[in-house]
Amino acid sequence: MAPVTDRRERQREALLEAAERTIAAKGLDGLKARELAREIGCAVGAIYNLVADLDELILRVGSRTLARLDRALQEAEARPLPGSSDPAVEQLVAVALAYCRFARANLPLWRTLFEHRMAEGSTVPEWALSEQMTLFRHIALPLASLMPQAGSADVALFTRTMFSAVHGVLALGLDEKLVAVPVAELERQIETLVRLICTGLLAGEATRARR
Amino acid sequence: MAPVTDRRERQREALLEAAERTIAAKGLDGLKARELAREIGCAVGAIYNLVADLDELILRVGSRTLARLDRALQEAEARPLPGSSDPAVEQLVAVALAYCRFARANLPLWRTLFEHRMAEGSTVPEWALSEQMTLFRHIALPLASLMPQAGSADVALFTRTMFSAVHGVLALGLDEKLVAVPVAELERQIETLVRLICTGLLAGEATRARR
DNA sequence: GCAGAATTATGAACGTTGTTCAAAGGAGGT
DNA sequence: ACCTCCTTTGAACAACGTTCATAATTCTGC
Repeated sequence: MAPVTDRRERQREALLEAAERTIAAKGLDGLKARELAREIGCAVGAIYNLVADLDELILRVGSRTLARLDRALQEAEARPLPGSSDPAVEQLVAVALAYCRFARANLPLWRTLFEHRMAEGSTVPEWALSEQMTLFRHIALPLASLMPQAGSADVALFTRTMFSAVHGVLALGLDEKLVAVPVAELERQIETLVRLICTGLLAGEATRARR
Repeated sequence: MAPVTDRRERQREALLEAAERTIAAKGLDGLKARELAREIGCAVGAIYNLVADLDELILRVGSRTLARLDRALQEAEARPLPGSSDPAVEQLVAVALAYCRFARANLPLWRTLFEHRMAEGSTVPEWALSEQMTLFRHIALPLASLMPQAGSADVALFTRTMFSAVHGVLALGLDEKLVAVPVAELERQIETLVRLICTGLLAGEATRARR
């Protein structure tokens, strides 16, 4: 086979892993072209043969993070807590808490998913969007059972809303921007939030049904 | 009085306004020391007599933005929609929608409030924290009436949660990161979210009261 | 095997950053 | 007028992502 292409692929992999390690250790701002080159043993310029620019590299790291997140959520979904109420509610709570734990355990990598802004003009690649949709199914499926009379478009919209709400609580809670919140309390708040929304949904259904 | 100190103050003000204009027009990344200097008519170095570094400048701009946001929320709070349900619920909805509209009308300045990370090591100044607390009262007051049997610490915690949830929906919705959402739909989603949480709170109260 | 073509690696160089600093300038007091 | 102190200046610095002429390497056709 072509040993050069092979080598390139192996170097690209090494670059990806070096980038992932660096971000995990020092955050997105700690990612420098020269340091990456030193780490994988090549000249700075060579990086731009493996990758168009650092943005592409960051996007690829994000893709890996998203894949790991997907596995974490899948596990949570498969192992629903023996809850007292609707199993769909318990599943949503389990997924939300799994998201919370993943974010905390992978803080800089997780932040990179959202902090990173595309360079002016260029757009988010299509595969990144499809990865998002994959993630959302962990929420959309149980949610649909809590919104029996809603159309699939409404479920999709509210899936996004629900994710964003939980994400917001997590993102601001893990910042030091606002006053710090202990992690245990953060998980409790997220669980409370999810349960409240579910209660609201069920009550709303009941209300509408009663009419 | 000392005309030199006066002049300094006037220049500092000019710097602030130039920075605000620039961020509003070109985003936080468009803020450059050299351009600011040109705009207020001084040498680059002079900026560092008016301000410790660009971080301080950004923080000061943020303070102004926060003050305007406070006024916007105050207006919304004072003019509660003639709602069909609990007036506290209507007030929360009104504040959330006002927040939504402010964010949209001041997009880059609003983003700056959250995008900006403090330089490693330095901490958020105390006055910035107290400004946050001021904002939260718009949520905490109506919320307290929906959580009659909760302690003030619980109300404070959930105030933060509620703000973060709405903020999350807005922040992710105004990004192009996830698939774009039309603004009208975004407002509807936020209103739905707030109402659902309120319904959940009231239903929970009822549940607990019934026990 | 090997010469010529094509591709890839190299690191100095470029253009931008934020920030600093020696030198020049100007205000206030005696 | 002079000295002192503070301010202003813009060249200089360090660090950054990215590029590019040049050198090294690999591939290709014989």
